[in-house]
Amino acid sequence: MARAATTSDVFNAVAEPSRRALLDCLAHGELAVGALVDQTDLEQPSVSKHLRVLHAVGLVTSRRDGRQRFYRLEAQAMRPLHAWVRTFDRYFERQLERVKERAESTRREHPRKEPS
Amino acid sequence: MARAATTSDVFNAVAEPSRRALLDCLAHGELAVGALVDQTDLEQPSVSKHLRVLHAVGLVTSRRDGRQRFYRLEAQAMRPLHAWVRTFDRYFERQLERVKERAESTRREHPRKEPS
DNA sequence: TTTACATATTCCAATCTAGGCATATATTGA
DNA sequence: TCAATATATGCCTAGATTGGAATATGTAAA
Repeated sequence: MARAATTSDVFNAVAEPSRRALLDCLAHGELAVGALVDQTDLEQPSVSKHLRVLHAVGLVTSRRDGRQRFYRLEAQAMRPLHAWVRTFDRYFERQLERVKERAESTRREHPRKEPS
Repeated sequence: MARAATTSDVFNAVAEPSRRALLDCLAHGELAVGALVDQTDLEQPSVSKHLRVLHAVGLVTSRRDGRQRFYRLEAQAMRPLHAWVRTFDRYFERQLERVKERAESTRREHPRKEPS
C-alpha cells in the first residue's frame, strides 16, 4: 500500500510546507491566486494545485470576482488537527513542571508557583 | 519532485493515522513494542517501522529492558506543530464571534467592535 | 550451545506525490 | 471576433511511501 492521499484528511494536507505557507497567507484575509503567487516563491500552477488540495479537505473556499478567484481560509476544517494536538497539551505542562521541579530540587526542595 | 519524507518533520510524521494511534497509546505512558502491537491492529514489523519514523523526528525515545524495548512519548517534539496550529486559534474564536454576531444582527443592527 | 522470545530490517508491489512546462478554460475589453 | 489577463488542468519524471512476508539481530533461559 502507498501513502495516503494528501486530500484524504487535514493532517496530510498540511504536511506540505507550501500549503502551510498558503494558509498562513490566507490567515490575514481573503486573497486571489495572483496575490498568493506574489507572496510565496511558488509558480502559479503550483499554487492552483495546492489550493485544490486545500479545497478538497475543506481548508479553503473560493469565490470568483471577474477573472480573479479569491480564496478564503476555513479554519473550522482544522478542528480535527487542533483537537488532536490539544490532546497532548497536558504533556507539555507536565514536562514544564518536570523541568521546573528539577531546577528547584537542585537549589532546594520546595515547589514554586511563578514560571520564569 | 516527490513528496517530502515522513522523517522530514513532525508534520509529515503525524500525517499517518497509524503513527498517531501509536502516539495516542504512548500518551498513557511508556510501552514496549509488543504492547503497542496488542493495542493496535498493526503487525509487529509495521509498528517497528512506524516507531522508527517517530524516533527520527524526535517524537519518541526508547530504552531497552532485557529483550524488550520500551518507547516513550517526547511531547516537546510536537512543539512546531503545536505552535502552528495555535496560530489559528484566533480564527476559531473569530468564527464563533461571527456566528454570534450574525445571530445578533438578525434581531437588530449593532455596530461591531474591531477584529482582533 | 541451543532454543525461544522480542524487535528490527530487507525486499517487494502498488500508489501517490510535487514541480516544471505546456496548454486549456474563463472572463474582460477593444 | 480577437487579444489579454487570470486561473486551472494535463502530462511527465523521480522519489517516497505503506503493508506484507521473510529474515536478521539481539537477549535470555535451558
